[in-house]
Amino acid sequence: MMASTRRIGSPDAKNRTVLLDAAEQLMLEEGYAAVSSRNVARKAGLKYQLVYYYFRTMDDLFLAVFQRRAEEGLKRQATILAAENPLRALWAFDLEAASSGALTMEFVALANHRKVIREALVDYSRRFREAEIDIVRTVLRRYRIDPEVWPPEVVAFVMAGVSRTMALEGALGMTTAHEETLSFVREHLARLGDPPAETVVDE
Amino acid sequence: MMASTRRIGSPDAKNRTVLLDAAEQLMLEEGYAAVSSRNVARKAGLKYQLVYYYFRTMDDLFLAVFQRRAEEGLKRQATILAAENPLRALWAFDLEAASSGALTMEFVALANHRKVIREALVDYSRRFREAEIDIVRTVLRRYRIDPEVWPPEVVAFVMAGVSRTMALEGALGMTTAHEETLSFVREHLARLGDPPAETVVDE
DNA sequence: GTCTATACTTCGATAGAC
DNA sequence: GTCTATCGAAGTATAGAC
Repeated sequence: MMASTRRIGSPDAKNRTVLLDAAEQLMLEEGYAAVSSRNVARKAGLKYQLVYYYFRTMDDLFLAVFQRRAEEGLKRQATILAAENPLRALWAFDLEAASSGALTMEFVALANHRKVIREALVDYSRRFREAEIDIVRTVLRRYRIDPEVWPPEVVAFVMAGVSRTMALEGALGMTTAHEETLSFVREHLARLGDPPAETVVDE
Repeated sequence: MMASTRRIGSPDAKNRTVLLDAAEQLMLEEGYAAVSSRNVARKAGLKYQLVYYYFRTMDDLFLAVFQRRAEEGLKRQATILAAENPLRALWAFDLEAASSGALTMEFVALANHRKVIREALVDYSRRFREAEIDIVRTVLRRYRIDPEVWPPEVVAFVMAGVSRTMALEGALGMTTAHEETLSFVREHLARLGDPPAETVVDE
């Protein structure tokens, strides 16, 4: 497949960002199916042909929206270990990240039938999960918790699953058992308290 | 808004079921956006106008697909308490139900911008969760586990969140930390063993 | 970088004959 | 219950002038 010879707009152009913002907002408000070149452009106050000028195809537009968010997420995740109470920070981050995950859900649905999106999503999810496991591993070590009893992979997975499900349901207005689960986590995090003064810095 | 006077096909008609099946399969394979009257009919080997004859609108078609699955799910869920080891049965059921949850994800995405779908989804989710909590409550009682320590709401929510997330990710080909989490659950369920002979039948 | 013009496809929905 | 015929709206994408 030969690369198209069509012209393409600069990645730094202001209107490119305006289109990205419009696409993301539209996706959040009305779902991915509403993200057409015409709708995006209307929301951005631009002509719809500009979408093709800056992104060439709709797939590329979706991909660009995704990548922007993904990069930001990984970057923020990387700062967590520096927090005073990293376990609580991680939980808070998961909850928050998951709720911008109404957007993630749209990408999941998109991924079901757009190959390029699926690949990007899986790649990102893997990296995100791996990093999360590393964080949990480090934190559990600080708390002197036996990793044989509480494998970091399991803890990280459960945290991700619980927070994501909560955000997903919450966005729809379904909150049964949410309050109880939130209290439970809050209470148990409190019981753990702050980690004992840094004892393991061997890496 | 006056009800349309258009004719509508019988709920028992064979072709109605054929269309429902086609719609469901299409949704699973290519996402909800691929579910157009023309695509559905093509898959069913029928003319696309029949979709409108049997369902009047695409919303009604989506709703019918959803309701059919929902009813079946609730019915199967209701049989769980009768299992030999209900906790394990519940976990197995959750895992399995969640993996037809690639479909659920499509409905979630749909729900984002179709009001009638959202209402149906939320209603169903609530009933499903309530029933699941009841099951967990009964089972924990049999195991003589203190509900103050392990609130049934929390246990039910975490089970749902973990199983659903696993199915969702698995469907996309993302499996990081899945094996570890599955073993963990399996092992801990085994450690609990079979519930002590029925001691609480007071309801 | 933005515009007009254009080509082609697919969509949801309806009317009315058979 | 199924068909043909038809509507208008909206979609992706491209070519080429300004």
